Formats: sequence, C-alpha cells, structure tokens
Amino acid sequence: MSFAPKILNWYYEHQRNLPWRETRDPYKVWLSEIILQQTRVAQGMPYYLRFVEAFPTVHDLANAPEEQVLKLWQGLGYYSRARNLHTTAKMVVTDFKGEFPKTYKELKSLKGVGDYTASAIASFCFDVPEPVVDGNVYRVLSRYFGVDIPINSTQGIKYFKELAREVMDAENIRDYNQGIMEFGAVQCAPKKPYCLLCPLQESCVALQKNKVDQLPVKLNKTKVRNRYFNYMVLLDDDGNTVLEQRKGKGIWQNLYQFPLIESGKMLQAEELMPLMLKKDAIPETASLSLYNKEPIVHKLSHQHLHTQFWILKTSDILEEGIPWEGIRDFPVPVLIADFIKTLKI
DNA sequence: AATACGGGGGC
DNA sequence: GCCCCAGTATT
Repeated sequence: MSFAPKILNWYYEHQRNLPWRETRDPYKVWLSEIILQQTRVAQGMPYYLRFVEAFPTVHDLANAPEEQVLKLWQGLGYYSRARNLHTTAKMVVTDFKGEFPKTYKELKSLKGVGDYTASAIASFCFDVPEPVVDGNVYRVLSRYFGVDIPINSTQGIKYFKELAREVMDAENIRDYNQGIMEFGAVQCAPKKPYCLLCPLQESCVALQKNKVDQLPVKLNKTKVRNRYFNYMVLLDDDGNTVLEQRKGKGIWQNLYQFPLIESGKMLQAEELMPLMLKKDAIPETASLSLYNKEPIVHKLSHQHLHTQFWILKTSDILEEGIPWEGIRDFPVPVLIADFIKTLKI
C-alpha cells in the first residue's frame, strides 16, 4: 500500500473530534486556521469557541471594532493575526459580497492567508486538490521518505511542497489533508514518537535508518534580544490610571499598556526621574515607588523583556485617566494582564 | 535569504 | 533552557 491510503486508514481510525472539522463553512474553517497558526489545538480551542460565539458570521466580525477583536484575541500572541483577521473579514464583505472565494489564488490574496491556509480552506471547504504543508506535514514527510533537506530553507520549502503534491490523494483531499496533519500531531510527534505502534513503520525510511530523532532538519537558531521596560503605573486620588496604545512596528501593535519608558539597562529611581519628565502622560508631582524589586523577565521568542513596574501616586487629576477596573475592557499583553492580577491582591 | 512576530507546554 | 506548535509578512 502506498503512502496516502495508509494515512487515510490511520485517520479514519484515530481522528479527534474537532469543531472546525464538522463544518465546511469557509468562515469557520478560515477562523480556525488563523487561530491555529503556530498554535496548539489545546491552546486555540477556547479562542475558537469564543470567536464563533461572539461573531457567528463574517459580517459580525467585519462590523466589530478592532479593539473588541484584539480583546478576544488577548493572550493568544502573534497579534497581527487578529488585525489581519479583521481586515480580511471586512474585505470578504466588501470585495466578495460576504462569500469567501473558492480558489487557492483568491484565498491567498486575503490578508494573513498564506500558502498553507489558502490550501487548507480550498481543500477542506471546496475539495480543491491542493496539498497542505504545515509543521506536521514537514515532519511526517521528512521522516517517512527520509528527506534531510532543511524544511525552512528555500529549497526545502519547494521540495516538500512538490513531494506533498506527489503523494497526496486528490480524490479525498479533505480527509487526506486533515489526516496527514493529524497523523503528525498525534502519532508522528516531534519527540519520542511511538514508532513501535505505528502502522507506517514498515516503510518509514527514518525508522529503518534509525534517524527518527534527527528529522526533520531545521536551520537557524533564534537569537534573543534583551530589552528593559519601565512601566509607569499612575494612580490618582480617584483611583484612575492611564493607559497608552502601542503604535508603530514592533510587538503588541495596537494593544494597550501603562506608559512605558524603555532604557538600555535596568534603572534606579534616580536614573528614571529625568526620563519621566520627557513623557507627557506623567505629572510632575508624583511619588515614585518600585513595585517589583526583582525585574519580571517576560520571555518572547525573540526578546526577553526585563520589566519593572513603578507606582506613581499623584494628587493631580489625570485628564486621560480611566478607572482601574476599566482596564479590563482594553486588550493588553499578557505581561500587563499578569501584573494587574498580582496588584489587586 | 533572514528576521520579526507571542505565548504556552513538554521534557 | 530548548524545542515546537494546523505560518505569514516584511525586509
């Protein structure tokens, strides 16, 4: 038996019940795919359920304010996904009359929809014979066929896409694509797959050559940048505080935070004082105290954020202030959300 | 061809 | 501490 039937047989036997597999509604499939980019099913599931409930149709999502979309996305990371999600919802409503396009090419033209996601929607919803190549597929193909070309090299990306196309089952593309990903996620796991119990063991090249733990090959180590954040937590006599929205290019775009003073190293109060004067949001008459003596190190893929929270009590009226409890309505990074939790205790 | 972009979970 | 996760956009 060749590769595809083995995958399909395994899938029919072992598939999990996932809500986005019970529909061909491209809106829901698209939503699930965006949520699941670089995200485990277990982590994405509650977000998917909340999004479907809050926005049952693409029109509901398109009509929502971005802030509500970001708030629902809070904690999931890669926030460009949420912004692109909103952009694409509006695009589908205005440019496609509320109906998702059915071709790979048109789907890929949508913001946040790349090669994988376009193939996924086209094959799952419209039976378009396009192979999906996600992290699971790279792993399964590289092991089963014994391919050691780096999966994140230009050559590797092209090679695996072609290989995936050659071995796919075009007649059952929906189940096949779901199946190979499910097989990678459940059976052919990244670490310590249980090959003794694998129905593909007899023809798996990596297993024959005892190279399962060396495949797939991946290049490039991420190098981490250290940054030093001083968050200024303003509190006036009325219990109001101040938030600012992150603009520009970097992390957490369009999310909210306390007024931030970034520095090249950890600062003492005396070093922070002059920098505060440059920040308009901060009143001059305020008492400064450091909340956490040990910096909180918030770790992202490419950055370690060494963070100090400074409490600034002022008798001034904070013009741009919001009630402390009102913070809950704003989308904030996990770093801020965690701090808010600890402060209230 | 590289790099930026989050956060969580497994070992 | 390191790797990986139903990747995409930008440089």
